[in-house]
Amino acid sequence: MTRATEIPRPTLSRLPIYYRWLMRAIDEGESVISSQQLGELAGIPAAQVRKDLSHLGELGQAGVGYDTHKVAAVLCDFLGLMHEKQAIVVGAGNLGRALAGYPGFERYGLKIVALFDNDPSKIGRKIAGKEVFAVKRMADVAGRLEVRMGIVAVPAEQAQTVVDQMIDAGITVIWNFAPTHLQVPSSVLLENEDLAARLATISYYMTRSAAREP
Amino acid sequence: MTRATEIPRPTLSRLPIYYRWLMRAIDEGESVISSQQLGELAGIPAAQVRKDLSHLGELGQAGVGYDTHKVAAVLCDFLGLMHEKQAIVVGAGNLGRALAGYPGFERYGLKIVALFDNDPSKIGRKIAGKEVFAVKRMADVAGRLEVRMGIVAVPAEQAQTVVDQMIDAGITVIWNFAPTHLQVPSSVLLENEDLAARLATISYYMTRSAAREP
DNA sequence: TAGTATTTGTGATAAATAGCACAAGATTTT
DNA sequence: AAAATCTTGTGCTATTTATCACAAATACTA
Repeated sequence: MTRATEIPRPTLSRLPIYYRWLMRAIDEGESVISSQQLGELAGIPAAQVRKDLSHLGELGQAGVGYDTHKVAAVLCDFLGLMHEKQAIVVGAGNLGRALAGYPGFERYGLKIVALFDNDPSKIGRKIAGKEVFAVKRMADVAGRLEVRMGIVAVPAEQAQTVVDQMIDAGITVIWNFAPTHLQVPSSVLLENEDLAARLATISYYMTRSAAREP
Repeated sequence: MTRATEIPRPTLSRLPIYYRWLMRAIDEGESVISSQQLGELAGIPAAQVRKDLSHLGELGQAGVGYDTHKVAAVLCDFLGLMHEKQAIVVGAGNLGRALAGYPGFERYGLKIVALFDNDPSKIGRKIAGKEVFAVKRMADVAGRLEVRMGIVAVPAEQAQTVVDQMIDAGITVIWNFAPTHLQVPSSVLLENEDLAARLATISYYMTRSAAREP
């Protein structure tokens, strides 16, 4: 009995990349792919690819490679991509709009069902086909639609308030784009996407490489 | 002589977070902060805070804490945040617009000077105060403005082409939001921001936690 | 002043992650 | 059918990162 021990975080973050390249390989009619090939496409060493995939079971065949359809199906199942996941976006500014219209999400089973904002000029309008509601209606709307996921796209100052409201509305998974640290109960999954912080690290490298070149 | 060995990646990614909270502490008139306090704000263990900051020198004072202004200044310098960094955004869709108007960037010294797109209906318009040019004018415009950084906000299929053009235009730092693996010469710094992949890992946790709850 | 409470910086240890290298399975070639 | 070539899965090792725990420095208290 292979006790399915917790999968390493870095492995988990690479799985979607494998999945994407497998889908492309399938589109091109490939039925088999080696860890070497997949690794080259994804920019990841072959040994790493094999070790990552080995967490999902013995998917490959020595001397042959991996069956693209089989591995894609396992990944799809493992990552839960076929389940439709409803989400709301709070904050209908530029970022909120971009997220609401991001085409990559639907392919991964994420459906943004509504946006929320406090700006009266935005309420009632539609963005990417989704209606914008007043923030105070969050519990009502999100509760009725049984939304589990909330995307925070408001300024840092308002983020904690919004998150508290999300939790009241029954949301258990929060994807935070506001550049701040949020307090949530341990039962809530919080993932932070901090673009400004990311930029700052890039700035570090830019400064260094500028120093190297004349 | 303390040979400044390469700073660990994870440490580097936490520094901007410290910086942000230090700025807030300064705004509130705090002149000293302990690793304990800073850690609580940032959601990072105090020992980690101390070890991270120790890479920048002996900034604190035992029994006292860290001088907020001093550490903020060191971080600002170390991360190169005071240098103005010019950047272009290629792709004037929702994401490109969101990035062009993202308020967090200017505070970190990033100035988006122009956008590029192939859609004639977008060319010549202004987005967040910045003009949209035809993609073929990239080398011309970016070269003249001495832009070093390019932000890729086009669909995956077009990303490699765009990146090649960026490199021709003299760009050496590329921040890629397209969900694909890009080929660049080793002299170019490439940072990937893969929202769809991020979503897929969140999907994994959503599926798992759904199974736990009735 | 002596004692207590804080707090840093870091050596040492632990944990997590990556990379190597090879036995064993599969296919192709001669 | 034997040899050569691929390719996987994984035990082992190396590297990276996080955590612990404590000496040394400072501040506060009585």
